Amino acid sequence: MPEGHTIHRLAEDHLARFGGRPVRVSSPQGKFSDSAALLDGQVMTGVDAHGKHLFLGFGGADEPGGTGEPGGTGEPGDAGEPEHTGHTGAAGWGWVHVHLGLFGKLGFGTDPAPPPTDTVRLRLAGGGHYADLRGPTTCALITAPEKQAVHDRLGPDPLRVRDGAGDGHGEKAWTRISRSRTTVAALLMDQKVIAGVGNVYRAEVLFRHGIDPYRAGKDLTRREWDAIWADLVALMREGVRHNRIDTVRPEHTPEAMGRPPRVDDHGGEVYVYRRARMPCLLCGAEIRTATLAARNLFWCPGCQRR
DNA sequence: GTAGGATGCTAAC
DNA sequence: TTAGCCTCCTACG
Repeated sequence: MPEGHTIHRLAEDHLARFGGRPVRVSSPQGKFSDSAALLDGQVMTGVDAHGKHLFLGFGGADEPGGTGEPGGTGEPGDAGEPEHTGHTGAAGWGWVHVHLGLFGKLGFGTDPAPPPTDTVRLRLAGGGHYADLRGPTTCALITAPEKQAVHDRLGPDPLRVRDGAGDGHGEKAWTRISRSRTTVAALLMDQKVIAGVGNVYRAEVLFRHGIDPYRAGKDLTRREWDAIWADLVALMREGVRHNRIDTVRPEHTPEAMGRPPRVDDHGGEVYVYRRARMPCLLCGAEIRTATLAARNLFWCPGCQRR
């Protein structure tokens, strides 16, 4: 689940449910209890997402002493970082920083909320809705400067681009990629290079552009990179909209090809991800898999060129 | 019932 | 490069 599109969608969903209203905050599991007590009853004043990091901003006029900076200085002044639509307003005194990691999940529901199980790290409730966070890598109350530090160590996020792909926000990523001897597969997963791409988008975008995952970054052409970046912007936006990853072009959908839909999991339609040893939808070659930096890589040896 | 894997990342060696 | 974190789900007996 959790690639960048999931996180941006969660930011929107939190804003829609809890934005601008006081929220009941608790940590049934206990690991976030102290912070939850500080936050309980505070107004959710804004949300933000960068790559796979989710930020929920709390606090308004009355600012408890000690905890936070006089927040709200606002935008990452980070060079080349676009303005973004998700960040609404400044948190008066704190942000809840959430990273789902590999297993984390955030689930929404409506009242009456069931009794939380003992794995619920964070429960938000208000306005007839609740949200339960389980298994995150990170769930911490941070200040505005601490939030900024997170932005500073992340590369450009295709989902923070305001209007399409032609505005050059992939430039910063290109600068690093075009000078690197590291494989494109590794670079795409490096959040310092580009933020929000995970294992599925990596495999799929490389397939869609016919690029072998082991090609060195410096051997990518400018034209290829521009196309990849534009594609990620479009694909990930669709991912946010539908809350799942679909990467097959219209002419390759199950309906268009008269083939059975993907059944192996809850995901959308893809070309190569988790299709090892199955025939490529386009050329029929066996999809290959390998381990790279402890993650599973998938590609088509027929369609993707070194 | 149990093992193992998963769309992630970090710290330590 | 590896172990470790944290939870849920599937496959296999």
